[in-house]
Amino acid sequence: MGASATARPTEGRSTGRTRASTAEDTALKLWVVLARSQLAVARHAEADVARHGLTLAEFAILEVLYHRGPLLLGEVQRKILVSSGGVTYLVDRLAGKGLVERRECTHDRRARYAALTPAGEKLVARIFPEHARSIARAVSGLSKAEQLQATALLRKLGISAADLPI
Amino acid sequence: MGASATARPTEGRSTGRTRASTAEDTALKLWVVLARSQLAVARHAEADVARHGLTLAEFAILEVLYHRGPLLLGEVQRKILVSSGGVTYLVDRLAGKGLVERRECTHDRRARYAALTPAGEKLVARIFPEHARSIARAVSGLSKAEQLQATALLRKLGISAADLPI
DNA sequence: CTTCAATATCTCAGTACTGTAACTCTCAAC
DNA sequence: GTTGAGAGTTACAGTACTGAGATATTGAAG
Repeated sequence: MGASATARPTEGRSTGRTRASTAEDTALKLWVVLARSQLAVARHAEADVARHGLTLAEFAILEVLYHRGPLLLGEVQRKILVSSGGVTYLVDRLAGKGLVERRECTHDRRARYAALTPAGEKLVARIFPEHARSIARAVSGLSKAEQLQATALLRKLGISAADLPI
Repeated sequence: MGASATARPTEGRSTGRTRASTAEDTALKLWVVLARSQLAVARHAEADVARHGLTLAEFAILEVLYHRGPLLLGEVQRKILVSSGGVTYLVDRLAGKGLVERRECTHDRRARYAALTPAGEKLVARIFPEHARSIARAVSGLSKAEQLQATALLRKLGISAADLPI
């Protein structure tokens, strides 16, 4: 989480009343508001799925299986961005709730599918629309045009940051 | 985490080749890219502070104390957005490393300050510039103008989402 | 066939927190 | 002075993961 507004290095010419901010200043401010806004929206999303006894990661698995159909566990992992151990843990929990089941992969016996059970399918069909409305409310401080603009910028940012080696 | 692109409800007139997306579609896409881009940048920030044996939350405390001076624990909590228990835990850890110390508040004996020790001050002075460069690199996929634009949008989003009751 | 690097999943100890409840202290009202 | 609501901090149990290593399987090369 976030650096707050930073101390200004006193370098540079004081050419005018305001000083141009450095590349680092600009970047840090972006990072702070990115983290804060993500957290603020996440709290709404979490509260919504928590009403059904789910975490955001669990819901993300249900949702991706609902919209894409059965997926290999490794594919699920890449879609929802958790660790390999995390997928095992989450699918175990969802299986324990009767919402997801593992299926064998006939072509590769190392691999296994995760798939929604009928109960899981029914649950997602019921709660997904509510969840979508809840998210829409959480981001309603931005107009639709602003949301589209923010989406374009964040998509570009996310792709480039993910591509940079750590 | 993130909903993927959603199944389209087949309602509405098919007036043209492309259909206008619903408010929920737009919101969900924003939420997905917000979560993903935050995670992607956070991985860089985490890796940077991990080189010094710190978590992001620990670093955030060091940084805020460095730039604002001693702060009441409750103020720290509000700045870095963790739970009250989290502040106690984090300050305990930083105190164990000799970077932060608690000080009594003479005016209110319920409250206590957190303040950097000389060692903590020295550490932040050393690693903060590196950290800033590391963040600048992580967000360098966006031009400076785009970063400023994204910052303005996310600030607005964060404030409105935080103000909405959960 | 054998070997072996690569891939897919699982196991499990460890971590960084959160949330609830308890404790201490303050301050305003009576 | 006493009472009580409430603020500030802490203790502790619980949670949702991560990361490293173990296990199983594949497929390509020799």
